[in-house]
Amino acid sequence: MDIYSLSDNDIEKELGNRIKLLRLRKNITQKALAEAAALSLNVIKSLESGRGKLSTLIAVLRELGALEHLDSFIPVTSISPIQLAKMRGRQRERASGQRLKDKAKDKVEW
Amino acid sequence: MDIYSLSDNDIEKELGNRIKLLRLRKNITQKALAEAAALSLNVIKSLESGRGKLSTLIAVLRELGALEHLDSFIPVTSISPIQLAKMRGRQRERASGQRLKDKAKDKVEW
DNA sequence: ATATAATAGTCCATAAACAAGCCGTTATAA
DNA sequence: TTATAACGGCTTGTTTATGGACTATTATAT
Repeated sequence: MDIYSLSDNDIEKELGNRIKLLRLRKNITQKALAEAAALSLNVIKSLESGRGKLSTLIAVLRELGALEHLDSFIPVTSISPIQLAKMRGRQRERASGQRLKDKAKDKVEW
Repeated sequence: MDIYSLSDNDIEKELGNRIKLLRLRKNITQKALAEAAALSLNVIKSLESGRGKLSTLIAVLRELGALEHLDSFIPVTSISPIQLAKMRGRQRERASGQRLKDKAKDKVEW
């Protein structure tokens, strides 16, 4: 199963389902979870159906004791040797665009 | 480093930073990423500063080719034997609360 | 060194998430 | 089997994210 074959919507739903499973595994009610995370019951319902803010997800994962999963979520990947060569050793702070300066000027002048 | 020692806010910022690093590693501009993900430039800026919706995160990760990490996120772990014993073999659909029925009635009657 | 594109920061209007509450259904403890 | 608490779905008003635009700063290609 390739995750890229799923729609954004399907991924959101699956995410919500897994959070719900996590909660049920701990036998915690939505109401109790909401209170523990200082959120409304509505937000818990929404999150388990796949909608919500990042801050909500984090607060809920903390209460469910599942924050460690966030680490594998967006890992700090190492830089490939090829990339290292392209950048002259230092970390890039901006992406490089294309310089049209002279090309554009030439076009205009002609 | 324990992730639980970080505040929700710090975690959001770290998440945004990692997304930015992911983008720069691919040498993609915020503008190009926004267009590819069918989002506004504003949203990319916000996401990289740690704010935003879940749907935004998913759309961006897709464009950055980082969706696979979601698979390891909140894995569907197997149920522990203890839990299996508590629930009589089947998957719990609701968390169990406390039944106050008779207790409460007694209290009222006295 | 210089020009310019990438980015952070701000604004405004609109859309969506949020908080609080209510109702109908149903899993489940008794 | 039955009573009840958990839950999904809805409504209303508030808060926050989003889209689009503009400005100032600065990394970086030339």
